[in-house]
Amino acid sequence: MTTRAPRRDAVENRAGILSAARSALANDPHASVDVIARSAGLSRRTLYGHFDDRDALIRELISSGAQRFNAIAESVTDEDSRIALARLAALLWREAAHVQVAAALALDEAHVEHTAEALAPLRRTVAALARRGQEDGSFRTDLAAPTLARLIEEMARTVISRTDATSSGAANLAVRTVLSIAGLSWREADELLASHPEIVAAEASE
Amino acid sequence: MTTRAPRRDAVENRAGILSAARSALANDPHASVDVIARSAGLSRRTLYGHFDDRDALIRELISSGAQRFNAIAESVTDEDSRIALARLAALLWREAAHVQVAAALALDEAHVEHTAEALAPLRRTVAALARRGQEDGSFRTDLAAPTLARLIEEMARTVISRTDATSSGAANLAVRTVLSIAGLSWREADELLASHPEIVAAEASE
DNA sequence: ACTATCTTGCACACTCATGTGCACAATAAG
DNA sequence: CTTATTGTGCACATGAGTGTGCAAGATAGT
Repeated sequence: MTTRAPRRDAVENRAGILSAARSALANDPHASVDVIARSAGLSRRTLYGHFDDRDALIRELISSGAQRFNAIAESVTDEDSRIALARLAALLWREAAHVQVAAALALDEAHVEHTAEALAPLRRTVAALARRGQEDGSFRTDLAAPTLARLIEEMARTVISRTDATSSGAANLAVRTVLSIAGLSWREADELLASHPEIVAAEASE
Repeated sequence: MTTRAPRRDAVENRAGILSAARSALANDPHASVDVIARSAGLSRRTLYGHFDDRDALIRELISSGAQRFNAIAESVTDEDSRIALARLAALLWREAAHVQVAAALALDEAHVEHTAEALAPLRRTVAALARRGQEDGSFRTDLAAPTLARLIEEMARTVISRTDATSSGAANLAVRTVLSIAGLSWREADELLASHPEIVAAEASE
């Protein structure tokens, strides 16, 4: 009856499955349970020992990812809404591995609901940011604030999921794209990033 | 041996299937043959009388769509590259029904190859336009021309496939988004469209 | 060493989708 | 009206994926 502590390799394997699922599902949201398990170096049967369901696995992936994003969203407190937007994009980019799954799964009809719910805080932040940016004259006002917020979300999702995350200028591309959508000209975005070099920190990796 | 002319209802049904497939696949690229056939008012078995394969159906959809897009691409001859880009986006938008399938299928691993091949002329046009726009100082130069071209493609695809095509301001949104990505500030885009009202012709429909 | 905890392979039942064969009913063209 | 053409329902084979039961083997913790 004295329940022994869970074995170490078990929790490692569980984490391995989540990691494998992350890569596999980012490429193909319909990746089979077998593919995921194999790419984690385990058998399909074992995966079912760790997760009740294919769905349970995916839900955990979404939830843990969303938690990170929402934390990031709260951490951005810049006065200047343009800076805030740029920083938000840059920070999210660093979580690329997690974001890519979320971005891919967000389109999957089966999980839109859960994803939307989990990402609600982040979405609220973006919406508030869009409104504030319009009020202080930083962002475009030819579109209604909710429309602009949604556009920013969609474009960010696209650039993140359709870009090779390992390429050097990728983070830069993401930030500049979002600023463009917000209404800035490319020169304005360029100046902004030049005067705040910490946002797109030079990443040593080639 | 005297082969009779094909019956009229047969060709109508064939067209009906293509049309139904267009709507169904735009929403869900994995829509089953049965769903497509039923939504065309026919039985699954009948569909297989018109198309050898699920693949054959999809390939025909892509090919016929691509033909339209490529024709549009050739029809845009404006001197001003900003105008050319805006007009291209607006014209493509009118083909929304066809574009949405292509946009959705373009992501499907099984058909990327064929889609890319079929849309090569359109892609060439965009690439040339990006280069020209950079040379005459209209478009951003903080990104390499091929990168910019790809970004324009991806963003156009996103805004097209993730927007309710029936909403009134949709075409406007598509055009403005593309111009923003090209590097224009929202005010520049606004002025540009104001001075060329024919591009986003007022669509009477509410 | 002992043992509870994992992992594995295999068989099985189930679902969903594809593609085909065939007989029969409907119908447009002549 | 006659008939070739087309549509339909059903059965069937196939394949891929999911989820479970079970017995046997491997292994980390104590």
